[in-house]
Amino acid sequence: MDLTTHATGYACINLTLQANKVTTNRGMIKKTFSEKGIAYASELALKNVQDLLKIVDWNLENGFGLFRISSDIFPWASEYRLVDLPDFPDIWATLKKIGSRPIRLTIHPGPFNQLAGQGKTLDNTIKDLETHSELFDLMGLKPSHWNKINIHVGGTYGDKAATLTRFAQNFNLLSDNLRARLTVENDDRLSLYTVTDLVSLYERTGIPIVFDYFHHHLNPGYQTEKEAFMTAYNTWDVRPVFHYSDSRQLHEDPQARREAHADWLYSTVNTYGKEVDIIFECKMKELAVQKLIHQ
DNA sequence: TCATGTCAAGTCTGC
DNA sequence: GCAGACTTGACATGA
Repeated sequence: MDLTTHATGYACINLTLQANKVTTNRGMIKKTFSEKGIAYASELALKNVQDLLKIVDWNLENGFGLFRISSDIFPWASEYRLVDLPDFPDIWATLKKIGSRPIRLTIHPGPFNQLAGQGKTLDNTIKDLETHSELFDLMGLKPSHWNKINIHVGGTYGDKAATLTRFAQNFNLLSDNLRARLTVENDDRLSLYTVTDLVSLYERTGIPIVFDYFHHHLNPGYQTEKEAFMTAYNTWDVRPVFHYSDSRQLHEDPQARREAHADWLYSTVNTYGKEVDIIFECKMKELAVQKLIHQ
């Protein structure tokens, strides 16, 4: 490992603890939510949050200074306010404990968020993103890119430039705390957004760019890895969080889609002499990171 | 307990 | 035209 990389982390699931039923992904299908409602959502959310505390503490005991929280902690969060959950006092108390731990927490809302969207799509996006920001508020986390809420720009609607302009306009509809936390990530598909594409958004909004190494290799635009890394690095006002994964097609299964992540990690990460925190995205989660570091 | 079919949201890709 | 994928499989049902 490049020792200038400051903290390492992984996304959403801890396989070691999951084997003991410790998970933050309890949820339910629509039918169950319509039958059992917010009371059951609250029950699951409390369990999810309590297990998040266990995962965070496991991370600290095992040298992980960074962790991506799952977006599935609050089932059907679009349908209620967090403060209305019957177990809210217990949930909040647990969240405050989590927020007080010396670990860098981030989150990555799903692909349904289309900040450049319109109408109901945009309304739903704002609600979802604000709920993520509220989660960090409840943890007592100061609004900044240190605890990033990272999304992709989303679709292009057939016109990247016009879509980025709309994204920048809609960014102004968000709360101060959310705007202080939001970051954007480069995409893996050729039709979507490269680091260079995102620079124009940064120049208009100040939104930092999360550099995803693997996505860059699949969709480099005209920049080398080092150029794209530095371009993204220079958009940050705190130590950046970048994403790393290896190719499944290259390392594990020639038949795999080119965008598929490998289960494990195979390469060291070049951080070009800069201090960067890395989230490793791989199916084998913390086990893959431990294996990489100890090899 | 276990196998299996099913599952909110938006957009794009590949079959 | 539709399933699959996306940062992460988990839930519900019936045997």
